[in-house]
Amino acid sequence: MAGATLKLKQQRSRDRRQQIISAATKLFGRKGIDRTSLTEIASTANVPLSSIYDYFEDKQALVLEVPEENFTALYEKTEPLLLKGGTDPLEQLRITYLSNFEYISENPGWGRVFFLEIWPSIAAAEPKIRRSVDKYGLRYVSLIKQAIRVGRYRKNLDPYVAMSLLMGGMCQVTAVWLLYGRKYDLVGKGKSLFATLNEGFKA
Amino acid sequence: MAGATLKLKQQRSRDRRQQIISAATKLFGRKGIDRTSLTEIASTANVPLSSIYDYFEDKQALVLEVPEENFTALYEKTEPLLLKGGTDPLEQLRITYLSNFEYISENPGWGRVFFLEIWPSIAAAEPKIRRSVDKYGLRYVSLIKQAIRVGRYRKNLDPYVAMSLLMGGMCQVTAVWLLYGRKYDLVGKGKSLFATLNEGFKA
Amino acid sequence: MAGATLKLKQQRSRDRRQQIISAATKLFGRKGIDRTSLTEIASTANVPLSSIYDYFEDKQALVLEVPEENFTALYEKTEPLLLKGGTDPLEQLRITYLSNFEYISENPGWGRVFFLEIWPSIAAAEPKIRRSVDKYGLRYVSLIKQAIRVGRYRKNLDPYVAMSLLMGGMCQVTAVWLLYGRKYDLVGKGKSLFATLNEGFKA
Amino acid sequence: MAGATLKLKQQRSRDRRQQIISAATKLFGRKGIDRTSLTEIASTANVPLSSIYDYFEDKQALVLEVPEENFTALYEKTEPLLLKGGTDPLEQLRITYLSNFEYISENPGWGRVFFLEIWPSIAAAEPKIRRSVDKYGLRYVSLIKQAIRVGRYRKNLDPYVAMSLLMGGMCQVTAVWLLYGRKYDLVGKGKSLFATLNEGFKA
DNA sequence: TATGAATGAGAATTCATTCAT
DNA sequence: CATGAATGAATTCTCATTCAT
Repeated sequence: MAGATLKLKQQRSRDRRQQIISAATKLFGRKGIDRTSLTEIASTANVPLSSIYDYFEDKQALVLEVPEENFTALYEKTEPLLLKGGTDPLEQLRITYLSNFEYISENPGWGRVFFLEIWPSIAAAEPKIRRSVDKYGLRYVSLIKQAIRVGRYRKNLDPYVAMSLLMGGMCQVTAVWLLYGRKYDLVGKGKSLFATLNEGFKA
Repeated sequence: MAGATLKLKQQRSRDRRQQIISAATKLFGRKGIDRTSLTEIASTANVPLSSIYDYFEDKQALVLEVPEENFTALYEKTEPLLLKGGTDPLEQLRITYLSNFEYISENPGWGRVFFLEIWPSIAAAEPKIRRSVDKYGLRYVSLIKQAIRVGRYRKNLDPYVAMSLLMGGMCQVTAVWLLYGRKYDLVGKGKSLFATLNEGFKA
Repeated sequence: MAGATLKLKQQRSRDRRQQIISAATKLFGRKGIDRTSLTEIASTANVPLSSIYDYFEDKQALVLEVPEENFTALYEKTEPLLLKGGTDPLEQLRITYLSNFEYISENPGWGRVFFLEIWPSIAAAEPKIRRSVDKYGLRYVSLIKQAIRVGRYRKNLDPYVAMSLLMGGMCQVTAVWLLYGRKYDLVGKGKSLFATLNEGFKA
Repeated sequence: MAGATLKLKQQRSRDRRQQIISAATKLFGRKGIDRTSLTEIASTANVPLSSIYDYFEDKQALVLEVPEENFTALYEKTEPLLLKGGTDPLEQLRITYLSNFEYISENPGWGRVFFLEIWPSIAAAEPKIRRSVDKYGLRYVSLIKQAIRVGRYRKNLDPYVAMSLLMGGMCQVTAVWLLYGRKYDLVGKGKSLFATLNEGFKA
């Protein structure tokens, strides 16, 4: 009995927390972190302003929570695709890359937050965010190294340069896509990018 | 007499304007646009706060002036190099790209403002900025098209995708360079990027 | 059975109440009443925040409880000493005065609350506190009157002025002692004060 | 011309500053420092809230300014009396002491701030305040020492204890006077205190 | 009686912008 | 043109208190 009530309460808590993060993601993406006030987030999330402080220490803590949440979701989206995709490192790289474009397509708010706010901003200097980002980048580096080792990519390819091109291309194309009002197929652009880079990387 | 006084005044005016833009560039780069107050800019520029309004409509107008100024300086840096560099489109592309890295190396403040503040921010949607950026991007597109036409780059290369990779790579590498404290040679990284991409673009 | 349970509960109640008052005394002394939140008191007392409201009407009520508690303890400390001390009014005055200094020495938290927080604050105007303080002051007045009556203190001594000097001196010396980090022997200072005043009061 | 305007402006500035300090003194005395909000001070001083920040760094700075201001006024009141009062240290002590009671009589707000808020509070630990207070206390100590040297006060009198009794008595009596609604003559009480102590201190 | 969660009413502080001179 | 002074509107954060269970 008590257990059921507790669960219910916990559920409600999680929901509110989620609502706040969603609202923050949306608004940060739309107007930038510094231009988004907690008042706005609260009213978008349909939660009293002061309740935000029940879930997050302060604004900064909320900001840091946003990428964490979304990275988790992105991983959850990518993982099953990778399992089905076989062991070819090029294929794995392709899947990882394109599933990222797909995630952004489906969550343009997050794309904006990440590529226009978090990643290039001072916030990225924050250890918590840096860890997520680095971990994310390392996936690419590791797949590229594999591809080099098995002779699919040329020996003299610098894996960090290669990763920078993948990430930078994605960032650039996403930013333009967002700025121009998402009028075209982002995943298609992603495929083009991958094809071009893949070509340049090959042995 | 009056004419001389007028000129003197105009000179002083230009100087102050310049001082304000410099101060803004420096501070925006250091702490972000939103976290920099006009009061701070004024005191850094050694100009009374309210005088800023003699030169700029409002804060936003000043923000938009910063990239304009620096793009002009970048062009002035690149132009003479291009004239000396012959007519080979690949060479011209290379010169343009690397001179950009050099400019950032020498003006990290500006790099920070542009790549971490202006470009990723909503400001990039501002027509004034968009025009500068687009104009800049078109230089690349046009050189890439030339290279395709003369058979140096492969026929099926999408010039916009190619440009996105050049710009995106630069953005990415610069951002990391700035975030990690500018510990290594940025121009060298630029050379690596260019070499890798150039390889992938070739016929 | 039920009776035993009830008693147990009542015991627990009293304990919690006590814990809350202790925590409040400590924190009020350390940071001041207004700067101490009920949340802090609750967590220091290891009691849920809202349980405080089971024992006290509101924060003000809790504040008023603190001196009450400590006055009781002070009386309990002084009483037996007085019984042993004989009937000489000067001796009784001396014992009462010094046992107060001793109590403060041993409970600097309470000293701080009372002499730096409650007494000087508007709270002293609160009837509840006033009553304790006045009752306390009256002890002195009555002993001083006795001393005058039996010819130990001079006839023209105003007992209220005398009491003010005793209390004021204690307040002053205690405040300085607390502010300067309790670096010296407070009871010793109390003895000096008493000696000086006693001298001045004598017939 | 410009000079006249400047003076006018400076005058206005000083007036506003003064208004703010007056309002603060009054309110701090009436409700305590922590319970007085800047909003209230602003509206009492008839000044927009944000203008307070044109004159004081923050609330704390304003708090610290209050005793400074009033000590200056107290000195200005006492000084001429001392000059007229001759060189007898006992007489000087008497004048200093009583002029303080007079100042409080005339500025009960300040009395409250000082004796119920600043002096016994944590604020007194603030170096800025401590300096004023110590400087003030040292006047007494120095006069007492003189009196001992010239044989008016007994050799074995501890000047610090004596000073504590003077200050403590004043604090006590003032506090009670304030708490009981200033119904009687404070300066008269001061005279009683002084007479009693003086008697006790004599050789 | 006990309590986790929620919240309304402020609090201090900042800052772009205006205006009188 | 220049500028010191002024200010309204917002922002983040705190906290005593309530309430459903």
